[in-house]
Amino acid sequence: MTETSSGGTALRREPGRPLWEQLLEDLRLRLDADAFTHGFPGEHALVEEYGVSRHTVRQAVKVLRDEGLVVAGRGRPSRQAEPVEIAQRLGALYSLYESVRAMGLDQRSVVRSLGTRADGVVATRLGLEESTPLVYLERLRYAGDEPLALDRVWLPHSLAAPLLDADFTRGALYERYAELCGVVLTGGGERIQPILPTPAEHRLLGGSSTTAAFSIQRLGRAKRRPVEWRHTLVRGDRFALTTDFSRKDGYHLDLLGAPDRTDPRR
Amino acid sequence: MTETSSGGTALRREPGRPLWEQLLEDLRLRLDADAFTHGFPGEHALVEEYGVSRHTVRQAVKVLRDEGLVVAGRGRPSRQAEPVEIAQRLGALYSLYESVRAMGLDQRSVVRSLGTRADGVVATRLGLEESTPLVYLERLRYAGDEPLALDRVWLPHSLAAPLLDADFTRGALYERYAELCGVVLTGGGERIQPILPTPAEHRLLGGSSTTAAFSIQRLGRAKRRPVEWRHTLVRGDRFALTTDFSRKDGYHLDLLGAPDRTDPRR
DNA sequence: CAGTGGTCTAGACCACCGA
DNA sequence: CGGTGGTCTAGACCACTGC
Repeated sequence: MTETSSGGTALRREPGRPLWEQLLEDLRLRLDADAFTHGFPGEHALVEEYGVSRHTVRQAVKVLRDEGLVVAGRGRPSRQAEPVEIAQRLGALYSLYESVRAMGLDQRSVVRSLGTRADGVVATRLGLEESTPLVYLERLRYAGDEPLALDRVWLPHSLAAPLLDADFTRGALYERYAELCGVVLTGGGERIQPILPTPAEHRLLGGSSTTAAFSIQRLGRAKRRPVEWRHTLVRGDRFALTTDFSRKDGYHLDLLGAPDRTDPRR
Repeated sequence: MTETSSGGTALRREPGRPLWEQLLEDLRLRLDADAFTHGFPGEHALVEEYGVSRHTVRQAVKVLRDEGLVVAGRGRPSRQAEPVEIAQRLGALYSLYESVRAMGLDQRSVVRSLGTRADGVVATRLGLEESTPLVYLERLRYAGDEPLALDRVWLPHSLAAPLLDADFTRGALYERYAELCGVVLTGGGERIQPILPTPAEHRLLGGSSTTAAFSIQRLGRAKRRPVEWRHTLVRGDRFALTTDFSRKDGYHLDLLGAPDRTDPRR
């Protein structure tokens, strides 16, 4: 058993370490290696391939499905999910985009800067040499006629050079990053802090000089490799992170309807 | 089968509707009716009581555990979770408390105000008449020797009067609210915005006059009824909301180790 | 020690989907 | 139709907890 062709590593039955965990780990490795471009194996196939019971297979695959890496449904064979959706659908930036869209407002950007530069600090955050050239994109995002956010993105020049001629007045950096450069986000993280924008930033964003802002710093990864550093400033007087304890979907960055600072929903 | 004493409704085997879903529904009814105050039944007990397989039982119970309504662990019998924990375990305030605890710092508060007052705006948010008397508690929370947060709470006087003599220098408003008043939070919501504290608030919290803060507004409910309005200011230079896209547990309010403003984790 | 939940097996039938 | 995932059974052994 456990001896098959396709590429699954043999599972050693150690006590203390669940079998399904080893199976999960192995599947992750194969996903990272793009071994399933022609379709993710079915559950019965995995049962045979690894020589474990179906229950064990389902326990491992469930984790991947919960993470959105694999999609499956009754009747249809399992497929590997498009990685784009994963990273794009997460984080405060996406919920910002979504909440504005939900209000029916037009979203566009004014490109304030697009070019190549070196930045030692950002390069280090991306795990690159300090002198590594980076593509820098600075946009002021609007919803309707109002400025919403100041968005600054640094990308490795070696990957993102084709973006230097692209048009960014209408959203979706990630789409172009994928189309033109073949870079697809699969992970990363965010950090949000409250800050007081500089006078220059205040002039761009609008609002009074004592209006604070969300500072959202985001590191994007493609296959564990950092491919994006982003620093976005969002007006604090028109947006809020909200959550309802009875649901479990965490915080959303929502556009505030009326100019009040009152009630958590429901 | 399926005929037992304790109170479980018989499960009808309809096709199309999963058995575990019916079981879950029945368990929820019994939870709502406080039928498990002397301990939640073990899995094997449920197998016998409902006449289904253990797998089916686990599938139903898993949902309750994910929701935090039931706690279980290897070796120990299952217990119904204290409802307090549910609401307390959620939201930025709890993750603030947890992250400070994780750093091994002592958490205490200085009570700046505790008394009865009327506040039309807050009363309205609590769904009360404007003139309704409220218990007002204002505390400055410390971690170690550093001020962390300024915490202001309004509670309906009709419920919270016994708290007027309580000692709040050491955390856990909710514990006392439950002990002394029989009020246990079961739901609610939060809203987080970045703000610039007033000079008076700055003096309390410390930090420079241009340091922004998280403004956390929280409405707490017990059985749908609003029982708490809270407004907390958290220093923005020492805390951040962070998340990792590869996990799904949403944002956490974390104490920043070093005074840097750099990388989203991993 | 006995009882708990965690893991795992080897089956089975079904609802659903695409060809 | 055949193959998929969804559900369910009736067992089993183990690790851990508390007495």
